[in-house]
Amino acid sequence: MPPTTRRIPRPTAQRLSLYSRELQVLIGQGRETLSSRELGEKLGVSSAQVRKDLSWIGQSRQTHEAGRSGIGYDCGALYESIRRVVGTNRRWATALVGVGNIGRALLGYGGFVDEGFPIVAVLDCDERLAGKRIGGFVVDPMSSLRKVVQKHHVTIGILAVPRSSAQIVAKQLCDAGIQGILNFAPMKISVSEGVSVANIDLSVALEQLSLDISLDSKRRPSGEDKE
Amino acid sequence: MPPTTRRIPRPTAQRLSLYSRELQVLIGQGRETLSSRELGEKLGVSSAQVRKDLSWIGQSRQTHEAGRSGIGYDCGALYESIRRVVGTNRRWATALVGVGNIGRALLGYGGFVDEGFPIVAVLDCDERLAGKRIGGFVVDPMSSLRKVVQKHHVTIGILAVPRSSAQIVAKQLCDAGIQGILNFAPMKISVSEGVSVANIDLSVALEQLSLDISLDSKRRPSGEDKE
DNA sequence: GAATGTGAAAATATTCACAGCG
DNA sequence: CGCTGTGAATATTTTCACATTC
Repeated sequence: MPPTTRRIPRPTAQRLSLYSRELQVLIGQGRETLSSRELGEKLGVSSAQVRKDLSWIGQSRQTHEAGRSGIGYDCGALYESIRRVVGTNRRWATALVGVGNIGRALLGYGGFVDEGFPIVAVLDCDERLAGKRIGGFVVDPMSSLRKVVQKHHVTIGILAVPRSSAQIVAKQLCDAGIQGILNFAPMKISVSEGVSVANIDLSVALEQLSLDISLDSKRRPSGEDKE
Repeated sequence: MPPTTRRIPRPTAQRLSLYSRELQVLIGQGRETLSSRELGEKLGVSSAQVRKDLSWIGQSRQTHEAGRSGIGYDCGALYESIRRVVGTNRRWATALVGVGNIGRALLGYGGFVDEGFPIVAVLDCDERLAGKRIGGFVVDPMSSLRKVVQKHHVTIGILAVPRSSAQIVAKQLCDAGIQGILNFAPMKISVSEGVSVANIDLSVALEQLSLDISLDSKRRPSGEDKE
């Protein structure tokens, strides 16, 4: 492996999030140490995969504070190491755009705050909603986006608008200086250089199920198969 | 390539969903044919990737009904071919479990029906909600799950309950004979053999952004880089 | 003995590049 | 020509297996 180069692979990054969440739960239960085997079992990942993934954070691990042969990982130290790498040790202010069904659900959800991604402002394209109170927030008009982003140091925009306005709003978010977009609209959005996008795509997920089920039933007209 | 063997790769399957959605839009606009290059551009995928992906549905393509050299693909024929493979040419009845914030948003969303995944029943673990009317549905108690699944031929369960009850409900869904679960709970759920799971995981998506942004800013203390 | 960390091997996925069709 | 379909070449990701540490 090149000494310090290469970026963390996408699949690894996703699993790091899962590890971090699992560790949070275990730490809450008072757990002190944990082996790669056990962590992997809880998440359906091989122990080798867990260790390989964790080797990516090794660079930033000061010394051997986390993994110890024969014992496993120190939950607290590992948790902190992962958070430092993933960036969840700091706070990411988010702005929600769109107070339709999804938007409102996200406002009620609350999990965002706990995870370090507090929603600090809510906006909507419909000017008539401006000033209205929804889920504890006063809705701002899109015209004040730039101001809001600067004032609250918003780094992430949550795009919860219909497909028809998604690309326009995405552009506005980029222009306002946002650095990442969580996109709930069922389409690919184009963004400025340097802006990251993560998609939450219900139909892709549902169709994944559709395909898996179709293949499964095709593969087993009656009994079971595989190991 | 082995004549007819091997399963459709996960990444390919996901992209097939995207292609299918894009085609639906284009067909709605009256578009007749489409090249792999153009389809790819719209989705941020290389043309070679598109063609390779489509080669997976070739097996089930009767003749050369879709792609034609020099012309491109016939939108309608390709759309239908993909749907046949992904399984979206048939209807998948779903049952929603959990009428909290997410559950309610999904009920209001409506997109499910259009996509061929109608919600036909709504349940909740809280017995006090049974009989209540929410979003046009009368909430059923979990005790009637099996009956509901059989009566409406439900194949997919939508798991929109808190982490604390997710695994229990997942088991109940499996026992009731469901074939797939769309899991919104922030954890891995274990299911019976033959049951498929697709996860919608907000915190993984957010943390992806967190990591991408961290790396981006680390990589460019000021100016821009890359092509 | 139990577990990590990691090169080397295997499996998967993407890109290249070109023959061949319309 | 423009564009598909696809083997061959690359690149990426996962798994193996084992030396090493506690």
